[in-house]
Amino acid sequence: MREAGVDARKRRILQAIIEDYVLTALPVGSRTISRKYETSLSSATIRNEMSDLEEMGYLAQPHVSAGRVPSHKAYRLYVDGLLQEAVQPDEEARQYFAEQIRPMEDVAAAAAQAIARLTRYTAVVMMPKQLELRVSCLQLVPMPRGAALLVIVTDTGAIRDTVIRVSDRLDSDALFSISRLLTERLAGRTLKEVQEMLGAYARMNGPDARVLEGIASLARQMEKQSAQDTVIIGGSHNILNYPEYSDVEKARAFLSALEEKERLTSLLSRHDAPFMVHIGPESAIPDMQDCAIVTAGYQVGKGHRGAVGVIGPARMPYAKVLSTLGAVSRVLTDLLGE
Amino acid sequence: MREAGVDARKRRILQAIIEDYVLTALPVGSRTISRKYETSLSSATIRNEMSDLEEMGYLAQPHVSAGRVPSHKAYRLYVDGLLQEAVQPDEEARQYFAEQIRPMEDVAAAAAQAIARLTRYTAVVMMPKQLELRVSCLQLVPMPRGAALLVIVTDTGAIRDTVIRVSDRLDSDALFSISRLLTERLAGRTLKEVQEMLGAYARMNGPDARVLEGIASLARQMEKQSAQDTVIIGGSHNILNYPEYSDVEKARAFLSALEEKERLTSLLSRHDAPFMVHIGPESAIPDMQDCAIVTAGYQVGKGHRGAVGVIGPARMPYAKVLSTLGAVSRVLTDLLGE
DNA sequence: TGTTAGCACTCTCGTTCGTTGAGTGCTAAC
DNA sequence: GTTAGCACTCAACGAACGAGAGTGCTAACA
Repeated sequence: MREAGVDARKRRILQAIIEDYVLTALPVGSRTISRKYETSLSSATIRNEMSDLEEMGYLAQPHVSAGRVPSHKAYRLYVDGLLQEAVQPDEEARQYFAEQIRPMEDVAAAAAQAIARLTRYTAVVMMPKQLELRVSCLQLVPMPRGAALLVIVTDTGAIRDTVIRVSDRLDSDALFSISRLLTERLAGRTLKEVQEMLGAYARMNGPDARVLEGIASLARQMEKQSAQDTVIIGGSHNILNYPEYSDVEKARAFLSALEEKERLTSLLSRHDAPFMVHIGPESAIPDMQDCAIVTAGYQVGKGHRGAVGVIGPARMPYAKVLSTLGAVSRVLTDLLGE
Repeated sequence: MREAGVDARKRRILQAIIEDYVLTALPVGSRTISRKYETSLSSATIRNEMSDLEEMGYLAQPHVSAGRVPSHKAYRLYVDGLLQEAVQPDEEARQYFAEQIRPMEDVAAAAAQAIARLTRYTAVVMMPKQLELRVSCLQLVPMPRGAALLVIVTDTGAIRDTVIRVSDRLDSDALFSISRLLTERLAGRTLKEVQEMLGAYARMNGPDARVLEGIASLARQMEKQSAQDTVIIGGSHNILNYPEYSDVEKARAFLSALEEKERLTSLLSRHDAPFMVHIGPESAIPDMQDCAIVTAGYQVGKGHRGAVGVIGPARMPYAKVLSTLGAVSRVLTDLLGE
């Protein structure tokens, strides 16, 4: 029993099977391959090869008189081949973003929408955590009826705001003075330090306790949000477009799994290559055992890596998806990288 | 042929059928009613009554040997009965909101989430348009690298911001002076007026044209957004919980219909009663012919009415849903009404 | 006159049982 | 090593059929 590896011809046949299956979602028979892809070989020859490929674990048969379906292992081989080549970024995708300055959250949400539209899959965008976020500016904007909008801007350009109550004796000049004072004292400090310092001030400073409390609370919230990778999801119900999920129960399980973002976050946080592809059980997410998760990394700030990706059935046009993601990740790196 | 109206007994039977059907989603037979609801009557009697009710258009039979299913007309009668009584706001729902001051958009989004969770239906929240929005304050907050955050606050407390580029010679004091100047000139003006005035300034004022342009653009965007009713949707895929949508095609059609918000907006904009219920074709939304849309109005500011609601199969526990919506609308009126 | 028991009738649903057709594996010839 | 031929397997489809749920109708009863 010689049992050689996957020679060039087997590889071609396997690729043909995958490509046909990606299009049709139907088991592929030997005749189909012999007529549409390898016209110089007879169906019997293809059958022999397919039999070998099945033994090696690249193909599976739903039942004995059906054609073959690629296994996760087959997709893995196929995708590894694709990743060797340079991924060509998709030009259409590049042009999807208006060239406007927007805060990071908006950009990420826009990217998720764009990816979902372009690929017709569920899109995920991971924004990396930013530890040691430092306050760059802090300002109170007057609002009607004894309220004020508190805005905190960090050195990375992240913005967060909240409405707080203030004494209605404070006019806009007074609010500005407070803002200036606070910015002087707090600029350059990390969010953690800000919280500590405010604790100290609060004891001395009676009347404006509400303001200080508001800042502390916003700083706390901001730190909490930025201290962990966050995931944005777009086009979640694109999954219904695929026959793999024509069973409502499966679709529901998938959508529920999407809502528990921790699993996705931890998967995307380990993103250390330009592209990553998790096929089937590799993602270790139950209810997504028949899915592939394809992601591309992007750069935000110095050394922080985010990721954009799609989730869909393992039967996926990987080349197309990789090129779309490549384009989007490049745009994101341009917009957020500086 | 006497053919009287719906007497009290028919009404009771109809109600029993509806309530049983709401629970089980299965056609209801005469024996079920006679045993579970009207134990003093035999199934034969019930049968006669059901036959009458069918003739009057309140019941339908999927096929001759199945039980009866309530028609839209039946739900209508039932709901009209409910609306006569005072709707008791659901206490659980009241406690769902943290008592935090938040901008209107956040409150609306939170309400949508809450409603979706509480009812397990798709939730909609309509925020009414606000014409003649007047600027109350306008402020530039310094950001790193020659950018600034422009914040516009209106008299109603709406907040919108955008990042703009500014000359990096402008420090925080300079930005504040500009802010004060702009606020002095623009406070009290409508968004439309602001746009016009800025057009005039822009011609005189060379270097800071970018700032003025940024304001004009934000004002334009803000006006556009606030000049139309906007709808927020929550829990869109709750629909998959219901056997009526166990067919993926139907579910997809429903979800697509949800994305076209114009129809929903125009439906919710005509909200002139505390509660409204659109059953089946009454909503005039194709792909929601078998749905009911239940809404409760809430008050925002002086005279502006918003609405919160749910969308789900016509087979719906209307009393429960109305009471939940009643509670949420009351909370919203408290938070936004002032 | 309203209510009820009895009964024949109808129609869905689930099961069984061939039939069909796609696709395979194996063998023998090229 | 390749290919034609052929027997074989099994899902999918449809027809036939019995079971069961629920009805409408009739006739008896209060």
